[in-house]
Amino acid sequence: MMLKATHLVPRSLCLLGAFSSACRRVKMKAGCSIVEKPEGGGGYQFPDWAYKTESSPGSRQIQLWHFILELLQKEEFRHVIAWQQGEYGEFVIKDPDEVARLWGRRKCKPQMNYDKLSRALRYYYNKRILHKTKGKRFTYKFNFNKLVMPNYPFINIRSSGVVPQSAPPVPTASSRFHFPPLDTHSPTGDVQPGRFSAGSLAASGQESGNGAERKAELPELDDGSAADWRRGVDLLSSRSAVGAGGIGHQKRKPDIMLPLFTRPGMYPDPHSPFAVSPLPGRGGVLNVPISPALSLTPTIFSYSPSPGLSPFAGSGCFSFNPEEMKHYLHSQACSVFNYHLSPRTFPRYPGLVVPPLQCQMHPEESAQFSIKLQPPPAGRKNRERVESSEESAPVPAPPVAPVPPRIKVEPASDKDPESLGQLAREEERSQEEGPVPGRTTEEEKGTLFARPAVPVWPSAPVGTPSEEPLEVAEDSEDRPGREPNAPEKKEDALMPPKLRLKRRWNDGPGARQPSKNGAALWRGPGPRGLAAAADA
DNA sequence: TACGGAATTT
DNA sequence: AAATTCCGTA
Repeated sequence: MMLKATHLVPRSLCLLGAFSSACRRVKMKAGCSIVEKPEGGGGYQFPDWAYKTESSPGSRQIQLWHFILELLQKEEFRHVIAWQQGEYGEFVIKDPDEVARLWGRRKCKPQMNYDKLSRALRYYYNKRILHKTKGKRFTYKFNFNKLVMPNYPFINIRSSGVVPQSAPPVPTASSRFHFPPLDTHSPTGDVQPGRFSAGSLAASGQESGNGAERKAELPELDDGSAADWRRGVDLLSSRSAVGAGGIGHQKRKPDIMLPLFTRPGMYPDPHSPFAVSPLPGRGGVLNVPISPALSLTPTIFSYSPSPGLSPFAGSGCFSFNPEEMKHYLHSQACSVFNYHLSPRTFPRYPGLVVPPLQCQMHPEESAQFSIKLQPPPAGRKNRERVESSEESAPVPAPPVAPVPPRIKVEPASDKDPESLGQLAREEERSQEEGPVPGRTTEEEKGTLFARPAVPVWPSAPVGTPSEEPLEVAEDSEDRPGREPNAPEKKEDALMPPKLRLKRRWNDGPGARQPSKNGAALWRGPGPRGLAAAADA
């Protein structure tokens, strides 16, 4: 039917009746979902999961990234926040105060401001949901590229939009991921092997089968991001109801396939992560299931926290043929570098070695990118210091935290005063986007976050002749990858350092205190809390 | 402008 | 868990 509602707001939002006034633009739908209709032809739609706010395990309310996506999808907020042209998944907050205001309204936090909102966004860095585009004010980027690219190699994103290339009906292995619902809880550990059910794979048909070899490499996803993903998937499924199981419980919904976004009116913006297939009928091919949150890269092949579960344990469930795996890993590697992810994200695959394929990123390139490892406990202090030399600190891992070498790359140039000034000139009611025509940028950008290099899949089935992955720059060539120093010794880190640390600290209540870094020491515990309390 | 620690709140 | 609130530092 139609949905008239233009904005949907999660009902949760306005649940608080008292605040409802504050939350005005709400309209609710029964279920809560939202969807906006294309207004004026200009509306964009996102997959339902993007709107689903409720049911987030950890937080019952809408999450900021959901909200951001929501705004991004509405043309009426184009002057406030919009997809950055030229960069897939990148968006610019044109009016920080306004965005903050909107967010505050949504959360019924009148005191919200950009400073706070941005803090929340920064928390997403570690979750790999977002990263900051350096050098560009108020510009952030969702990480779905990782997801999309590596997982959907056959998809090419061209300036004109995402085009399902040859859209093989059965995508490659990557597309076979199903993100089974991990249990919502189990913060750590536990990954069920069943995650990638064979059944689903079957759906993909094709080669899945056989493989004697399939090493199921499924790493465990235990990362926070995984959770996000999972959540997204769950949401989707629940919404679509198709799902097999009941809605209520996603617990066992093994078969969630990647969602196909075939809804009409998908976001036309090429830069939108939700680009859709132009082809109505087969739109499904492209579906990038993205949960922006997804840090899939890391997630998929992430460390395995649960010792007990070997990545390969579930061989039965997930099938990858070695080659695919190889490619996959490789692309993961690319993503890691491109996104400054820690190599930790690579699982150790006993038999698998990630060959230095022709990934664009070559050593030199790698040098260029900063591998962002979690900073040592000392916190910011340390971080600065390292930069002097990019060095990869060969620091032997200390017992606790492997002190990963942190390579810092300076933003080559920043540019971009940005369009702030222009924001007003928006225009566009023309829906399809297009405002800001030429923001170019791309190439030049320092590339700190260069476009994600698209992993090269040598044998990629897809034919994609035409395109070039946007990202790839080719680069030079070659120095065989020598990963400088880091083979991986510290790969052992089972979890991101930061998280690890966090845990440690959190472990003991008392622990968190001082000790960590000097700065922290000074901070008295008291005042602030009291104040806050009082305030509240 | 950004980052991120710490304490609190939801 | 996911913010929110403060705030020092860069």
